[in-house]
Amino acid sequence: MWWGFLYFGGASKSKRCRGCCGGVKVAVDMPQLSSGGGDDLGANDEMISFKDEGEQEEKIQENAFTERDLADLKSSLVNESEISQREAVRRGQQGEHRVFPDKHREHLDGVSKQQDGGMYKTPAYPSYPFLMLPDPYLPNSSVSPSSNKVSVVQQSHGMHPLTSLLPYSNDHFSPSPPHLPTDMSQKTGVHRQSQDLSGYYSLPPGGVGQITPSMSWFPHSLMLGPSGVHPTGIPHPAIVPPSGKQEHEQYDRSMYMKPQVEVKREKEPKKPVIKKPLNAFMLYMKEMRAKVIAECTLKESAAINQILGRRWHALTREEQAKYYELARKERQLHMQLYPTWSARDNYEAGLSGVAGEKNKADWGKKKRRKREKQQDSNTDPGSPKKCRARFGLNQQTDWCGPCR
DNA sequence: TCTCCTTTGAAGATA
DNA sequence: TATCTTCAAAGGAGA
Repeated sequence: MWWGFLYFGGASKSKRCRGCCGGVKVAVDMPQLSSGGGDDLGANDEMISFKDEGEQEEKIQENAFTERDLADLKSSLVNESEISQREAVRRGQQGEHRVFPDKHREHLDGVSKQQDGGMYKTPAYPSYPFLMLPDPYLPNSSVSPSSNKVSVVQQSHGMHPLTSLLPYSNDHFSPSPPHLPTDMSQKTGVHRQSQDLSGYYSLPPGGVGQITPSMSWFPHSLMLGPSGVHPTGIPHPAIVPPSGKQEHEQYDRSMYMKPQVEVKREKEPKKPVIKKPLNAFMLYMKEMRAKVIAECTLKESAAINQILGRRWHALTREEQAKYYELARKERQLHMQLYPTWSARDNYEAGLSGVAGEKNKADWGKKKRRKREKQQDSNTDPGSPKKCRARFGLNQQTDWCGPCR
């Protein structure tokens, strides 16, 4: 059972009171195996969440145990290697952009070896986008500069749907880049396991030393210019300009070649932003969004995401496990390629430098606004409160009306 | 043009 | 340590 090796990335620490609070987050203890199953808050949370969701309810009820099990699994199967990698990296961060200790590299090598010979020996998801030759390199496939929507639809062409999931994927590369090994341009769907993990990543200058030898098949991508753009002009999909959303369509060679209108902006040095790796649900969303849009003729992402959230919970543990595994790999790869990156970097993305002052102010405003909003909702007697977090499940009599 | 909405999960911040 | 907050994607809606 391949998923027996899965790492589920640790326990989620907060949940939303979806059923009654309209998205207000409430604290939930993720059930732990060690708890002996006594703490069912997480499971209850799920049950509550879908109580009013009609047709889904039955299925959710049926899946209650499996979801609980999954949550247990997620929280308990901690991949120590991943954690230790991060910690090792963190410990070594004092000297940024330095060559990492051999020990760390050995560790990463160990990870790769483990992947090659261990859990990835029989890959649960052979078509994981990092691990295979993307279809765009095939004659009949197109590197669609368009968004993932298209590529998701393309899944019927023999490409695994998840091939298109990752933002660091082929979307941003020209067909058959000349620097790609020839075999990569010819082997259809041949995944190269973890040794190819870096195929769609680039390394920051300081990260070059950490890349495992096995990942060196795509050496060009390991050299990033100061703006995060590969010297060849191929931008890195995980690196985006500090402002604005990541627009995959714009990841072509002219990504940073601004039109004249933006000459003024260009004067301000922009620090490239390395995006967070996608979590399991995000990967799932990327895959299923197009399907939901087609089925429901919905366009609003908020509504679509609600549907996707329900469907996510309706998935079987095995189905979810696929995405957890993908997310785990992505985190791992991200960590290897950006060892000095921290999620915190994006809390105040682009705040450094001259252009950062405005962003800093904006970020402060945004934060303040959010806080105020929350305060408003708390002071408003009619608004939903975080009753569950405040009083707990056992004291629902103390909950306010909406939460109850 | 910018922000919000809406979802889950991961990770950092805070109490 | 527990809880809270932010950010990942997406794109329409509204300010």
